[in-house]
Amino acid sequence: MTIAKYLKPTESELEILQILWTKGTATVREVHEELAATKDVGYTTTLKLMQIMHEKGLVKRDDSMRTHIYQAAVNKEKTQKHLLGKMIDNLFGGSPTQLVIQALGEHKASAEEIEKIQALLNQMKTK
Amino acid sequence: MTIAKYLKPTESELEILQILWTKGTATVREVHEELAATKDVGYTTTLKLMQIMHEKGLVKRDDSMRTHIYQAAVNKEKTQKHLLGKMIDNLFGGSPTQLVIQALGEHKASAEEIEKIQALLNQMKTK
DNA sequence: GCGAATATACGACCGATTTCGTATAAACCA
DNA sequence: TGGTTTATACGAAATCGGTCGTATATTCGC
Repeated sequence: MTIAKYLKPTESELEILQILWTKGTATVREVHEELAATKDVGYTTTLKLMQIMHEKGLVKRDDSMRTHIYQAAVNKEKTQKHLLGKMIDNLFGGSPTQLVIQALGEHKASAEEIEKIQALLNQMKTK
Repeated sequence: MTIAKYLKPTESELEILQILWTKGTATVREVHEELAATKDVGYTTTLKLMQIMHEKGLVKRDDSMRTHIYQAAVNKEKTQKHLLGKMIDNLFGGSPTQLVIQALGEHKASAEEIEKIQALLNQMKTK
């Protein structure tokens, strides 16, 4: 099993990872309740998903107590980067610039955020 | 079946859509040959995929001749925008800027492309 | 004309993902 | 203490994406 596999969670796994990234640690029930707030899903489904994620190495858990405590085992930024790379390949013909242009064009950014991006671009140009 | 469904093509479907977006129209064989240049895949696999895409409404076809002529039935920019929006929500906490920063930081862009993005940013600021 | 090449149609399979029912054990509490 | 609640484990079914084999029809070239 390759590293890339760990960085390619499924949609459902990604939902759970986001919760774990935000909360730090959480029980199955906590994760489930957050999921159940926006979608109709059974408790054992969430449990099974998290067990599979554990097998895959996507999450770590402390099972020294009856109620296991989970946390993400994959890095958020690395996962973002990986999925972003895939999207660039699959949807933007391999051009990150095209993606950036679409993202900026279609979704609002504040003046402050624009400044931040411009600073980054200037930094890139000087190298 | 909802519109949103049409805008969520699978990876393989996206590969085919990209070819169709570029070529405008194409036969199964043309699409297949472009795919086969980079991956090992059988002709009937490509055919089946395109037939399924036709059922789903992702592509249109002219089947008045023996060799059918295909073209994309979904808009490129709309599809990009839709999937990008989902990724921003799901993976970047709703911040397009975060996505842009990740994309720029992790994937190389040429000086020329950087200029293009900067021009776009300047344009956004003046509004 | 006839065999080879090329086209679509269609069904089946495989692996992965997702869903959930059920079994079982532990903890809680009236 | 005994019933209810809450936890994990596990297996099985349903679905989906991707792959290909095979059947069949059409067209091409000698």
